[in-house]
Amino acid sequence: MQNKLNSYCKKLQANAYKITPQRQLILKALLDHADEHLCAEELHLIVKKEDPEIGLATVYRTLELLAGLGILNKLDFGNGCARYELAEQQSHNHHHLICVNCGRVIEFNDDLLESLETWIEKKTEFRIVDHQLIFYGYCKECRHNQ
Amino acid sequence: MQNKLNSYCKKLQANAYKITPQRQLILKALLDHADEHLCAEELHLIVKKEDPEIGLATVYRTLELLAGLGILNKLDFGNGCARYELAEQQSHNHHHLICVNCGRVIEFNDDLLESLETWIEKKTEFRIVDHQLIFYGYCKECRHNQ
DNA sequence: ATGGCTGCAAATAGTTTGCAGATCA
DNA sequence: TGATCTGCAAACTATTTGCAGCCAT
Repeated sequence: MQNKLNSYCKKLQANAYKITPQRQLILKALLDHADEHLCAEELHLIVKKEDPEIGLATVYRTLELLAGLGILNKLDFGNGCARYELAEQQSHNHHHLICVNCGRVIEFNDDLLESLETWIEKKTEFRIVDHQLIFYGYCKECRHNQ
Repeated sequence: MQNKLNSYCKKLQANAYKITPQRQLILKALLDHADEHLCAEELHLIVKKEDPEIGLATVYRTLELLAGLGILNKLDFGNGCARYELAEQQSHNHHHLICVNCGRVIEFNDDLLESLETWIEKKTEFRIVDHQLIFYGYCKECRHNQ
């Protein structure tokens, strides 16, 4: 927890960014909700509890900064807003199951895609640097409630 | 071409929707650019050449309607706008390679995902109804030009 | 003729930006 | 001290909606 926060701060300093209380609050909130895929507004609500003065624009700027440094992954689940997750916590091959009924996001890991990637790189001469795989469907709970 | 346009119109009528000149223009434009993944504004520019009076809101409403009928797939490549493709033209398992340099979108087909889907459905009791797989990277041309 | 459809303009939602002042290094 | 960072408000972009009139059926 604390050591992760520390390593993120080190990364900021290493890139000549300053460690401000706002940035620390945002990083702490991300660690506290590491399993949640928060969006900017949700994160803003959380950090405002600690510092009501903090502005939404600062949250947006910080998220963009952290994503640029590779600390965060920026995700798009098609709800019309960007969502974020801590990059280090995740393996490269983790994907998302999104319930189209309740919006719940379930994660799973898999390696099948790796062989698919090498096959594509050979076949199309396209150099893959990242991928996003999303499954839409109905989660266990929603299936039972219907 | 003409027969496809016709079958789309049939589908509209079958669902008690009216066949208006605007809707026909939009469908024709989609057929003319079947390989392009147009967004609403690009489509608007195209149809305005035929009918300068046509409004952007009509384009949005028609795209939503056609996607609802299953005539179009609504895609999200993370450029901040929704893109569309004719659904019938595509196999279920077709995916997109997006060049992060030039933005080019390349399509490819594959069936590996099917076995992945059945595995996930067993493992998580999540009922999958759709999926989206996107690879980000550098296309052949951009690799050569750099 | 009538209910759906259209164009327009205004509203909305998420995000970005300009700027004056505050603050970290 | 000085550049970076912040909060606020305004700007922006993609999309949606309300409404008065139009037009397929």
